[in-house]
Amino acid sequence: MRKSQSQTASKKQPLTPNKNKIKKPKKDILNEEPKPDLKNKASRWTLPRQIVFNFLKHSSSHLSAKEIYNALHRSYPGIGLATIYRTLELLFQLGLIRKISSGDGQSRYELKDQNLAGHHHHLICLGCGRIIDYQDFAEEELQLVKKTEKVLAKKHNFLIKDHNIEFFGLCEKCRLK
Amino acid sequence: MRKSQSQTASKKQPLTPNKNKIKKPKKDILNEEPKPDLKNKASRWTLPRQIVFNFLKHSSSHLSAKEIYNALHRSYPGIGLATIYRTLELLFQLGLIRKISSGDGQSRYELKDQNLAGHHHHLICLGCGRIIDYQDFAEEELQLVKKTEKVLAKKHNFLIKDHNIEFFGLCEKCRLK
DNA sequence: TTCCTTAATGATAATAATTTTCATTATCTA
DNA sequence: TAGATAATGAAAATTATTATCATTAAGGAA
Repeated sequence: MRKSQSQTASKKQPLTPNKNKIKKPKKDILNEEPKPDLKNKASRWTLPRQIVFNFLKHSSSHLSAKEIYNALHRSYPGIGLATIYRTLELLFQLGLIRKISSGDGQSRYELKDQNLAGHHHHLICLGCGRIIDYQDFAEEELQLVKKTEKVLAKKHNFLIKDHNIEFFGLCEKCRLK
Repeated sequence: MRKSQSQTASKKQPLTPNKNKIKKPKKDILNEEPKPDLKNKASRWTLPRQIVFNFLKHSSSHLSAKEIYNALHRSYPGIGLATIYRTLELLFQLGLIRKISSGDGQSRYELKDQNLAGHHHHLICLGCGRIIDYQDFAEEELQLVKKTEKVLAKKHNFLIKDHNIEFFGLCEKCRLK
């Protein structure tokens, strides 16, 4: 929730032009992969968006914006950090990724699971911030979640989109400190 | 995780002295209430700490540091924002309060429930950030949580301290936008 | 009680994640 | 292919949180 008052609306000096245009990769990534339904959150599915989305699909979980930026920067120096943030926000709005906060001051992102097989939640160490995925009791969880969702949706007139479960504690290393 | 390099270690100018000393309230709050066990996270249970803790005990949930600061500032102008943050961190370390992130860029805090009766979780609106407490299916949740905790603790050698469940969606107002 | 040691505090500066701004570029449609 | 405009990159702005440091207060000793 960072707002601005635009107190410097008067200055209109030209900015440094974009030096690093994004080079199109050999493979036509943009048209090779299926494009997600943008609903009306955006009007164009662009190369940077596809690249970020693709990266999330093929990398391990819980990445911060900065980490994604750094990882992509080698192959795509033309993609700016702001675009990473904007793309993550879009993917989040579209319900394609999940935003998690491990306790350090930054948000982390991961692809949403498409099926029960991949469905997981997190075990978070309060000492070092390590995040461990777990998948235990998924069926029982699903039962309880469905039931709860139904009640909450009706009682509070909510349209429920997702849920999250997490456990906090100390990992082996941090217990001994 | 904001670190500093202390690149200005050379300057040793005196700062403005504390103008607003904290006035002791009429009632001896500090000795009236039971003091929490500080474990070894701190060595003194002070008046500002008691005031913040007391405030959390008697106010509605999900408050940010700034909100707590503003609310207390009327009665206790001597308490600085930094102390609010430090106290919240201490209370969190002691396991007395819970830290939640509603999606806007700030952390929010609430007293931990002492008993099953007060045990609740959150329904969070992705549109406006509103947080609604719910208490449904607490017993079934407890069963599942206990079972999961046991498995996770053993499997990952974790000391589990707490858990969190949350549902995300759109509230009535935000659905219609 | 008064003194002494040192943890805690308030004010402020510093840090860093995220947003905003704006000229430029890329995408899409006609 | 041209025109309209959404998206982007770079940099500046914003803001939550943390660090710094002189001062104050808590708690024990005398």
